[in-house]
Amino acid sequence: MKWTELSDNWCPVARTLSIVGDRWTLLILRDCFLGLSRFEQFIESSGMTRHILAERLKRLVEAGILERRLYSDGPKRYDYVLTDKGQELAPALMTLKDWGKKHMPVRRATSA
Amino acid sequence: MKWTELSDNWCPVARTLSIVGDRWTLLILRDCFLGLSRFEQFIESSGMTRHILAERLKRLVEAGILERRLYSDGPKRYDYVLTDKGQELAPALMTLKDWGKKHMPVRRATSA
DNA sequence: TTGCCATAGTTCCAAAACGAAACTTAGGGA
DNA sequence: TCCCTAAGTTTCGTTTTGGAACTATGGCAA
Repeated sequence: MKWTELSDNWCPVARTLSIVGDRWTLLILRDCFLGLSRFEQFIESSGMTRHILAERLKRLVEAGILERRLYSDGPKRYDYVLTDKGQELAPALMTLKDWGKKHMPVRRATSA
Repeated sequence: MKWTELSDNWCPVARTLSIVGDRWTLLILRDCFLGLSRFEQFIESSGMTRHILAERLKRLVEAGILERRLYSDGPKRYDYVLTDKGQELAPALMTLKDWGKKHMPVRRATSA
C-alpha cells in the first residue's frame, strides 16, 4: 500500500499523517509557528533543499494548512502563513517538542 | 541536508522527528497503542510492506521506543511492546488523532 | 518421517522520492 | 549595464519505497 492512500483511512491518525507525516513537513510548520513565512527563511532554518520545500509548500497550500500570500507586487513575491486549520496543529507540535526535550538530549551542537 | 542529521538539531521538534517523522513510524506506534504487538498484526493493520516494517521496528528498538521481546521459545518468535519512553508519545498520537477527526473527514471507505 | 502450516523476517528489483547544485524569472538599484 | 534579491524549477545521481517472492524454524497431523 502506498503512503498517499492513507488519506482515506478509517483512522484519523493515519489521515493526518497522510499530510504531515513525511520527512520535513512538520518542520516547515514548526518554522511557521516560529514566525517564519518566506521561502528563503524556511530554507535557512530547516536545512531542507529548495526542491523539496517547494513541493511541500504546494501540498500544504492544497491541504488548506498554509495560505500562499502575495506580499510584494513589483517582483511578485509570495509568502506562506498558517490558516486556522494549520494553527490547530499547534498542540501536535507542542507534544512533539515536549517529548524531544525529555527524551532526545542533544549530543553535540550543529549549525542549523 | 539529510533528514537523519536532524537527531542533533537544536530544536526538540526536529530531534523527535528524526525518529518518528518518517512515512510509517507513527502508524506502527498507533498500532502499539491499540494493543498490537506482532509483526503480522502490524502488517495487516497498517498496510505497509514487510520490508519497511522490519526496518522501522529495528530503528524503534534502537531508539528505545519499542522493546523486542521473545514471546515463544520453540520457534523463536518476537513481538514488540512500548517502553516507558514509547508510552510517552501517547499525547502526540492523541493530538494527531484529534486534528484528523476535525480536519480530515473520510471521503470513501477503504479496506485497511 | 514426511509434508504442510504459522510467523518473523530477508532478498530482489523496478519505481518513486530525495539531495545537491545549477539554472530561471522578474524586477531593483548602483 | 551589471549585479543583487527572492522564489522557485530543472537536472541528475543516490537513496528509499513498494510489491512480491523467498528463507528459517519449529509445531503438528497424517
